[in-house]
Amino acid sequence: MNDAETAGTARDSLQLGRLGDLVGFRLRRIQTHFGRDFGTAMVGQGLRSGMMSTLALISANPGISQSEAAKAVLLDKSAAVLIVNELERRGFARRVPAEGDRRRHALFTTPEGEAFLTMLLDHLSVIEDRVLSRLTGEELRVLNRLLDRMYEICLALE
Amino acid sequence: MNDAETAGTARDSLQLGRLGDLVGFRLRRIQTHFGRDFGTAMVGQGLRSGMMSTLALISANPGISQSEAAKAVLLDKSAAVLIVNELERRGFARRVPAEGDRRRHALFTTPEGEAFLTMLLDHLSVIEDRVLSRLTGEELRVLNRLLDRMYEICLALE
DNA sequence: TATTGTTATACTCTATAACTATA
DNA sequence: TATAGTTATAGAGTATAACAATA
Repeated sequence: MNDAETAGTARDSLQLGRLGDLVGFRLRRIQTHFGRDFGTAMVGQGLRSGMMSTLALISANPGISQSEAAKAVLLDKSAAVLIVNELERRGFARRVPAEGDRRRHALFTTPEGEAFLTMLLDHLSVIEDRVLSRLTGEELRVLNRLLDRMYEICLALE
Repeated sequence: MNDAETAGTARDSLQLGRLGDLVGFRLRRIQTHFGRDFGTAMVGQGLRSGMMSTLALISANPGISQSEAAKAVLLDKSAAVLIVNELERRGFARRVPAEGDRRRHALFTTPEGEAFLTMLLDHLSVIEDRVLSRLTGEELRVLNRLLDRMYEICLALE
């Protein structure tokens, strides 16, 4: 039990209050945990945030432009420049002049990039599975379906 | 249909590839949408990120210490100092010397803080409801239950 | 006129380290 | 020795604005 009258006394349990009504808060605190685990796991890999998702997006959509990639990972196009610079510098992706539109760069992964991406995704899967393996397969399907629905609704509202 | 052979051509739909297997990615993109909506809605309110959750936590746990609050909202104690400074400067919260431990500050909201918090939470609810109202009540309950389970598992793994 | 990519830049968020006063 | 709070600071992440080349 917690005695709110005793100012500053250490308490055994915290109340979330109205914060607990917000789905956004629930999303954020889980994601913070995932992100920290990933960050500490990737120390020394020189990994920029957004680099992995951009690389994965290029891998799944060969020839995609920077602007398209930026939009898909919810970044500004100027941020995408820095990320693609880094991907190119490390030999994980290439910029190729786009056919038919000389403003565009078509983006492609390299074999090294694919190998790096596989390593990253495997690492992330292990981290996520520490949590997700405690859910049943059916719970996981329901969760993913609900999250996808929510994202589609977000897009439709724009 | 998308023709991956035509480098740099605008495409009608994007593939997520292996990125779509990650729950963390799904969480992040929804949360980014929620966060942006909130950010644009709060322009001019001078709202720091973390300020609302800290204020809500103080409201729900009167007399909580800074370190406890920081831990609950997943921030470093040094970050909490800045947030509480701002809350105090704007008259939304007070630091009170804790009874029995002169190192601690017990934190309390002011009536102005409560009013501000109510306004913020109402605003956030409206934003979330634009998305969540498309889910059934049962779906929403399932979602919240799964997210809570996941967070508890995260905590248990630490 | 609008768009792609780029640069420069500034701001926010967060963590680390060192310090103080207390315990 | 350890903890609560503080300060200073540095890094990462992101957005904005202005620009060149092209559409």
